[in-house]
Amino acid sequence: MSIASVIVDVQAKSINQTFDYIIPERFKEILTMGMRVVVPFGPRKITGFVVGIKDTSEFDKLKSIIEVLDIQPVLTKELLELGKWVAEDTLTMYITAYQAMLPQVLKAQYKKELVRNIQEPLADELEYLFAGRDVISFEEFEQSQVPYSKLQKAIHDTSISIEYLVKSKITKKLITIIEPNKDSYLLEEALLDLPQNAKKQRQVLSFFIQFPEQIEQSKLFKLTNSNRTVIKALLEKELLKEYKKEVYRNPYDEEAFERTEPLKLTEQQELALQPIVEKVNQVEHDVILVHGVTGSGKTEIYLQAIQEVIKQGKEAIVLVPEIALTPQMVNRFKGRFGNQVAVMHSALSNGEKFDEWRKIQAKQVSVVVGARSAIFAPFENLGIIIIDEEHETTYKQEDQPRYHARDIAIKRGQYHNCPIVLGSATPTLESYARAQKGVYKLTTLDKRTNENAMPKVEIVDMRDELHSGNRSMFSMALKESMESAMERGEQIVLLLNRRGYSTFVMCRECGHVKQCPHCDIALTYHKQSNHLKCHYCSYEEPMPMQCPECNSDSIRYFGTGTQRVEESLQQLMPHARVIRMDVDTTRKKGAHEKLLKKFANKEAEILLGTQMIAKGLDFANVTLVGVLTADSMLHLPDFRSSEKTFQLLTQVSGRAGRHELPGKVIVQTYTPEHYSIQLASDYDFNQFFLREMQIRKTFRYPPYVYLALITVSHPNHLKVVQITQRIVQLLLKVVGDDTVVLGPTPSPISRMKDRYRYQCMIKYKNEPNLRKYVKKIIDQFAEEVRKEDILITVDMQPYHLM
DNA sequence: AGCACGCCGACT
DNA sequence: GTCGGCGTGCTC
Repeated sequence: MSIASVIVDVQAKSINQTFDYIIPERFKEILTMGMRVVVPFGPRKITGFVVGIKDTSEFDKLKSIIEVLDIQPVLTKELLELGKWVAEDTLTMYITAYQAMLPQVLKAQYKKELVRNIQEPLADELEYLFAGRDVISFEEFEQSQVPYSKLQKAIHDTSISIEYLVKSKITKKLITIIEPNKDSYLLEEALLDLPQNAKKQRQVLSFFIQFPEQIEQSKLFKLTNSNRTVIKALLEKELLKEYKKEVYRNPYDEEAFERTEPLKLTEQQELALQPIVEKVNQVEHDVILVHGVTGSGKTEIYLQAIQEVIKQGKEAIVLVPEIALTPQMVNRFKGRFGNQVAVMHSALSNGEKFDEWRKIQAKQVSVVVGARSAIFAPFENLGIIIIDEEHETTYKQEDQPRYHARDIAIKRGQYHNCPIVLGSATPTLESYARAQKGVYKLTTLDKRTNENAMPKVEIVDMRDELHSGNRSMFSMALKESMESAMERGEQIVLLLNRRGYSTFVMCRECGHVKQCPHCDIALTYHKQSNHLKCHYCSYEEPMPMQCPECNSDSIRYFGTGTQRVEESLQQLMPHARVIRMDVDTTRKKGAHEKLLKKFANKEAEILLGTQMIAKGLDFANVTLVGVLTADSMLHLPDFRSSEKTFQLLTQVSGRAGRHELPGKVIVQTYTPEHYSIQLASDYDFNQFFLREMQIRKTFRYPPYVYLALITVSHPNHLKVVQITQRIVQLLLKVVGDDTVVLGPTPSPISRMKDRYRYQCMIKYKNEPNLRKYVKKIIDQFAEEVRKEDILITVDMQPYHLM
């Protein structure tokens, strides 16, 4: 076993294969699959992952591995296999898939340096550039005016050589530990010798006489009210000594976690937990969909299922949508499982992410709670994977590799023979349909744990408001409800559904929204041409001057921002204190939590925000939820827009009346008759499911078909259309009869960064070789792609059709 | 992708 | 001759 197969760190299609290297004698013992190595690649040095070890190679001019970067493999056997599958399934390169599974800091950085080999004088310019140094960075040369040929010559006659370096990004956090350097009695003697004016030094010394143990420098500062200069003086006198110790960064260091005990489950919870525990005990893979209304206590079920898993010495992954990863959520897990829990999400620094990852790798934790990428946690003995808020679109990665965490979870569940739990109050149609077909197991929780009914939802028709002369964005009903809630000292959550503003066209008079006659999708307004277009089938019509339904001329396109709402809210209710939460006010690290804490402390009556306030918030004092524009998402050029609207309304309604006080929800809309608004107000998921499934069936959308999306972009409009057209034609030649290939169609964002974007959508039911076909066709364009700056991306399971 | 090499035209 | 600009082909 002397040859290693390596996937090298080069993102190019032609390099997407293994390269063989000789394993030098000194590495033979230590090198295993899944480790990172440094290898020579052409003239340079790069890193790569060892994916196989073997005796022979087809290739006869092998080079040797230069260095082994890991003591322990960073990718387990399972993850190596999984990465291969991800790459092939999503049509991305192996290296991209592997890198996506690991924390950023394990990705190497590369550097080029120029090294002077002789002491004899170089050419004048080079001599000047080196300025007496033996090594300079390559950038320095590039920034200088020295011609490349001068360097070439020097390299040729070996007076200068290029050194290729692989630099690790890993920085381990070090803390300083201080300890006494002498026995206590000697310190006491020294104390007497210290000058009287060295007050602080005496204080520190007395501290160590009393507690002759090592201590963290930062703690010492606090306890003795000293600082570095004081310690330095004592170090110089050799009374104390210091050393650096490597520690894990702990982002949750300061917070105390109150330990919690398992709660008594309701009958429904018990029934939901039972099949999960059964699968855990039987070591059997299955997918269990827990459909539970908001407040039905899903998290407690997760916690108790995990407890069972831990009892068996196994591990658990819990995925939570990014925005729900609030301290509130983390506390629930840490509170139950203490330091058994690692947390992974994007707000952590790269160093913190790495440390959390190391805890998992070192088997110091058995639970990881995290966002999408936590699905790749390097556990080797998984007992359960839980995906909370299963319907959330953030589980789909939108850049390469374009994977869906749910698919990865199922793949890992099959490998480990463990159950996958999908939890949601509003499951995706895909999952719910599978549950109905018996592919997934379904459990339903239709009661809240506190036995409270779901808050009553009142739909307000904003067209009526307009008629009665109210042009503001707050209906009379909402205004009154807000006032009375404030009088009672209760709090209010206001949701502004800002997604997709300004693109759809609606009549303010009758609420009519222009739809595509072929696609059941709202038409998108194009300002440049003053036309309405469908992004799915290329249908187009001029922007109407009058509403085709009611002939009124109040037809226009829509859009409002949070800031403007806040202003008019202040005008309407001058004494209300408002906290605004949107991308702008939560950009800074920790701002999100700070604002929520302020609201929890009742420093404001109203919390105004976008989508991010719809999830997981639990404030006892909130009794009113207002949705300002329920329809703004409804008319996005997206076949999932009704589903998303239903989900959002249901989620946000669940924020009211979670505790003793009864809740109320007011939904403002221009389309009160729309089924997703009607059914959300009745909390009728089943009816919604049936209605929406019917529509998906008629228009051939998931879950009745699968989708694949190929997007082509290039600065030249014509070029993009032509290439896309050719792709469509090539596809049509190979796919089956009941597969639909649509396009070329402009992408919903039809021009980005001066590049035109067109797409081809494939709708298919049974096309086992589709990936092969697509790959083959895309590869045919490889040369054009290289020469002409064309970009072709493929999403085998698109969520956003951008 | 990133690099070397080689060919070519333009300029001192 | 010297310099810089591409086009091509290779990387175990």
